[in-house]
Amino acid sequence: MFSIGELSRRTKVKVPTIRYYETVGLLTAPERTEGNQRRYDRAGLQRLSFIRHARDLGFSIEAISSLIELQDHPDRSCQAATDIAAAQLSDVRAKIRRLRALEKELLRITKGCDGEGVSEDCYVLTSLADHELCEWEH
Amino acid sequence: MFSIGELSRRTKVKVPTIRYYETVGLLTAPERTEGNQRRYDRAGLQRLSFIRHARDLGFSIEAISSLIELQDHPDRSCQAATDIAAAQLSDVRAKIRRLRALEKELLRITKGCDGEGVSEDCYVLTSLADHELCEWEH
DNA sequence: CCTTGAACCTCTAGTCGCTAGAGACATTAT
DNA sequence: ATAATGTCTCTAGCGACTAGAGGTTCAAGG
Ligand SMILES: [Zn+2]
Ligand SMILES: [Zn+2]
Ligand SMILES: [Zn+2]
Ligand SMILES: [Zn+2]
Repeated sequence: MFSIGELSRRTKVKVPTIRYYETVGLLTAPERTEGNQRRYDRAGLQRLSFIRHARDLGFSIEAISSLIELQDHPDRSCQAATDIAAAQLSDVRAKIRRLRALEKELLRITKGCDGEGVSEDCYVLTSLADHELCEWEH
Repeated sequence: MFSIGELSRRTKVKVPTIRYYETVGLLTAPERTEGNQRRYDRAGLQRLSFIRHARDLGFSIEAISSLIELQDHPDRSCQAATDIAAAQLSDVRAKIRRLRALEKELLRITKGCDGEGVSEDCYVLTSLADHELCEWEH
């Protein structure tokens, strides 16, 4: 049986975050001591590790809820799980595409001024003021 | 003189967002009609376009505040502006690096299961439960 | 056994950048 | 003059936490 602090140390999830996961229903409420403190077992540890891992991979709380629900029913089809993962992948890819476009524009912008001049002539500021200078729509 | 709705149409910034920018000090409060409605001039339009453009490029409100401050003082050194842009660029790059790592793991995970099986044997769920299967730290 | 100090409890509010809604007032077009 | 649309302020909500206040419990040392 682990206290919340020990669980936190083992999973690297902060204590308030663990409590937060409980309030939003990601973690089921664990046993309590006489003095009302949470005590977790190995299952709780595993579940939190799962959550942590999924969060690290960018899954939303809602997605993780569904995944856990599925995990609790080993006989169900896993279609939903693969769907969620595929959606997450395409989400990540969309973000990458957007960020790469931003990177390009920002590179052009930062290259345009060495910071030695005066605000009035600054290419950074002019570029921001005038989207026409941009090579891409964003 | 534009009403807030017309400004919104021209800049593609939603009306409540314009008001929000005013409350947080990004936009200076414009003139009002007798009936207390906002009326913007060309300068207001330009300023909002600048903000919109910078937001599209991912700059934070705080960063944009500094940029605008600089823009209002054409004689100052633009060092701060280039610093902010450079910071934004490296921020974007860091995000891209992270997302690419995620993309790799997610690709591996999604490839591991076609969704035809049962939750118990699902590679998606097992991978999430066990970070050891991952190729990279995240 | 008792005291100390760390860890724990709940609750509220703040973060960021908006977005949505309620209920009232202003403007514009017919 | 009336109706439709636009605008006003204010409050609350989103996601996923994070921070702090003020109080209680636990575990270890004396
Ligand atoms: Zn410059
Ligand atoms: Zn642009
Ligand atoms: Zn599967
Ligand atoms: Zn992993």
